[in-house]
Amino acid sequence: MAPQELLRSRRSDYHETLPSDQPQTVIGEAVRKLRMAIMRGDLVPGQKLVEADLCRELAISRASVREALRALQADRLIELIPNRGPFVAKLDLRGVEEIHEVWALLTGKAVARFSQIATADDLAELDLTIQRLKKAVKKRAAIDQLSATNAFFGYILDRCENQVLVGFVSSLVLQVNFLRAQSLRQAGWGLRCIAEIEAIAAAIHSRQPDAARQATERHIGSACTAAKQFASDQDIGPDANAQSAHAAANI
Amino acid sequence: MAPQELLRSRRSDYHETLPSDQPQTVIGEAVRKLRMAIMRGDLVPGQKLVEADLCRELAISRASVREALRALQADRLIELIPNRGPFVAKLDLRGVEEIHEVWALLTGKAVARFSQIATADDLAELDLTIQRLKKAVKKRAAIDQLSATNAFFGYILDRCENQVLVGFVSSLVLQVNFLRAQSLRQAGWGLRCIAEIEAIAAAIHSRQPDAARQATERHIGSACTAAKQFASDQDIGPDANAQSAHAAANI
DNA sequence: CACGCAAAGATTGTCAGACAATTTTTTTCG
DNA sequence: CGAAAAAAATTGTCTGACAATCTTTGCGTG
Repeated sequence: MAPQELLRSRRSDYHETLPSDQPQTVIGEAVRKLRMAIMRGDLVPGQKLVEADLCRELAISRASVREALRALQADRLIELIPNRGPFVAKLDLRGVEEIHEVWALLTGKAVARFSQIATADDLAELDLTIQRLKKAVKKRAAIDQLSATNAFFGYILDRCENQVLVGFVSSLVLQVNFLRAQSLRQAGWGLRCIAEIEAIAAAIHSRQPDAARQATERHIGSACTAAKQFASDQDIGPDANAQSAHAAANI
Repeated sequence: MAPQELLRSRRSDYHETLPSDQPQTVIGEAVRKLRMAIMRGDLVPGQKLVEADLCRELAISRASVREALRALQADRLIELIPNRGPFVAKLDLRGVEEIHEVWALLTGKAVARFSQIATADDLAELDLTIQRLKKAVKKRAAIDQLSATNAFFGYILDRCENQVLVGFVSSLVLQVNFLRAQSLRQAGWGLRCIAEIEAIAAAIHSRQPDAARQATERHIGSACTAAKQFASDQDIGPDANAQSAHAAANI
């Protein structure tokens, strides 16, 4: 009955996928660990969390756990239901679609703008991330692939001079990363991903903001299709306290 | 030295501007009060908050205050700086622009979609909110004007079937509401606002998604211009611990 | 008299322990 | 077996503490 033997340290952040914040406080660290656990899939969507258990796992006080949970709630990674406690957020098909829709909109905007203001250096830098992506795909390294994709869009977002945009996209990515990690393994997706991203890059290179935007929306659209396959189909009625205490395969 | 004699109850939510959540918990209530205080301007942007004071004002424990602050941080209404405590978020010109830019993008999207799927009833309903707006402007009731504007876009957002969109827009509105409240008083803005919103409505009525989107972006664009006049120009260097302990005019 | 530095005072980060209210689980009984 | 009652968990909040980290105050010196 202890479905949470996770949260190991190994802060080797091999795919610090986007979130990079305040590591100096106990709570910040707890947030980081929990985020990781969720993205990695150690914390199953829909799963109920128990504060006391988290205290033990993270070796921190309940007050700190609760603050961390509040922060996670903000990211919509967990839900805090009054008197019932925290649950790992669950995404149904609709949710996945909604997220991808907004994601596409925002990223599309960023890409369009980037294609107008990118310097030669930017373009070169961008191409490097594509090389990285190709390598990852060839090597069938799912994590690296995710990381490289994020690097590609991350680079674009960073230059686009809008922190709000960056923040929102990061938040969205955080929410679907655990699905992306799964869908990446889908046969043939790596290649398709490369093709789509190269299309985006091509449009950027030729300074066609609108084409770039459309290519981006296409890409995220197919990412959505892929992700939906892994979203909780079994989203049965009331609450369906989904378990699966298989918390084993986690160093 | 007690710049925080605020947070009176008066939950007469006359302009429950958008946030409507869990009122059943002490912390939820605290969040609500603090949000109000910020939007109302009782809590000045840049102001440093002291946990102990908030405890007294809100009559709750420090643990609860801290949880509430975490939640507020998520909305970017306050900043939590490690070891220095919470500060009321401050928006510089750039920040205001960024927010409005994303706001325009998201709302534009929502409006465009709405104009495609709106039923006759929807259109009628929408017109009602415009009537409300006109009345508020005629009456020079700034608060009601804000509220009516929010109702207009709120109606649209609600029908557009994307919770993520709604959530993001709400968050953005929350962040600039205190500026909007000020800029609304600007001479002539009421009329302009009506004109712009009617333009949007017209485009929606004639089912022209793209025109509707553009009208929306225009509207939010001028809202941005208006808001910028009240953003912290005096955004001097390091931290500029802006005070103004004028916490008086608050029932 | 400005300036720097150390002592004193505030304030934050975190923890431990308590307790009533509420939810969940178990036991008991018709 | 299913409903009602009793027992066990769990959450919401509070109080009190204490070390670590700011801030402010006060003082000595060039």
